[in-house]
Amino acid sequence: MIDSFNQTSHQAIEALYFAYRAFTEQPDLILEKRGLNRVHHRILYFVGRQSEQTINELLATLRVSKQALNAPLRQLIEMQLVSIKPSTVDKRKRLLCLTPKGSELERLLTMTQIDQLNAAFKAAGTQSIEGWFEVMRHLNSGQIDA
Amino acid sequence: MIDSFNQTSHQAIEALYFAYRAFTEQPDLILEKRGLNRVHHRILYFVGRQSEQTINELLATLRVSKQALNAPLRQLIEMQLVSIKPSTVDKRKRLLCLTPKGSELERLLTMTQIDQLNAAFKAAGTQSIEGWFEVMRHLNSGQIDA
DNA sequence: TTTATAGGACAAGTTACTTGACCTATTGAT
DNA sequence: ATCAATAGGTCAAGTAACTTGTCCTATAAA
Repeated sequence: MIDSFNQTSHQAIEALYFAYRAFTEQPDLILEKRGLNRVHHRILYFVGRQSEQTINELLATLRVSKQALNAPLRQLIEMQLVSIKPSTVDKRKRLLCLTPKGSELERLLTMTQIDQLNAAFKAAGTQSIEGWFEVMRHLNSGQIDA
Repeated sequence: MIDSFNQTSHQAIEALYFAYRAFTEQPDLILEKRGLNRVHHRILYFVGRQSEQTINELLATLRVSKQALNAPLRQLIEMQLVSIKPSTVDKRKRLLCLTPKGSELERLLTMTQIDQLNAAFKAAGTQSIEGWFEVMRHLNSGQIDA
């Protein structure tokens, strides 16, 4: 039967859809209170992971247009959550860092996600975690990502 | 170290983010050619999973406002991809179904995702698949979903 | 008969995006 | 020294997708 063949895939599709939605729900609530949105979290997150990142690197990671990044990034800089300074080796490039306040907000946002993950990981057990990462790794290996 | 503690979580966060993005990329390309978007796929998908669904059931699953659903759903009905007919038991309720054309498009869209999943599942192996589902199940058990 | 439910539709405003163009610094190549 | 390429910033106009609020019809249930 085609349907029984696809049922596992449909479960997986729905699992991903609902998980992703649940995953962004909490941070989005926090962001909303400050007039920020998902893009702001992404900026904070990736700048947090790699400090002294250039604008172009961030654009490539997020795969958005320069204009789409401009407004939210400027907001974060004005709110003193992200700092920007010219590179000393190439003064055209501007390096992004989180300020202490930005780092604090990033942790607040991301920690809700880490908590969710850790709860699921703990409940599922070591072996399941390994399997989860193995599948995710293959799911992502088809692309060229940052 | 806090960072080494969080590293696994960060890997998981990024895995989910990139996987979800890769997951919607292909269908979105197909949708774009027909002037449709992600919401149209979601409608087609969930109506496909449960035929004779009411508008309110679909709203609850997608968690969007009535007004946000109205336009894309109407489009799909006008394009004869979704059929709508009053319930015989309660004539206020209108039941949604995929037309043959709608079913065909839904398969085309969803199949790209199933292919991606199957490739990852096959490469990862049975044990990893079970682990993946176990983690996803726990990740989703914190919520009340359709 | 009244109230609640299911759904449809319209208006006005907002947000987040798009493409396109144009601008300044700075760097690298000739 | 000059000129093209790169990194980045910004403005404009248009669009897509949403929001809240309101009002409407039909049907069902109390």
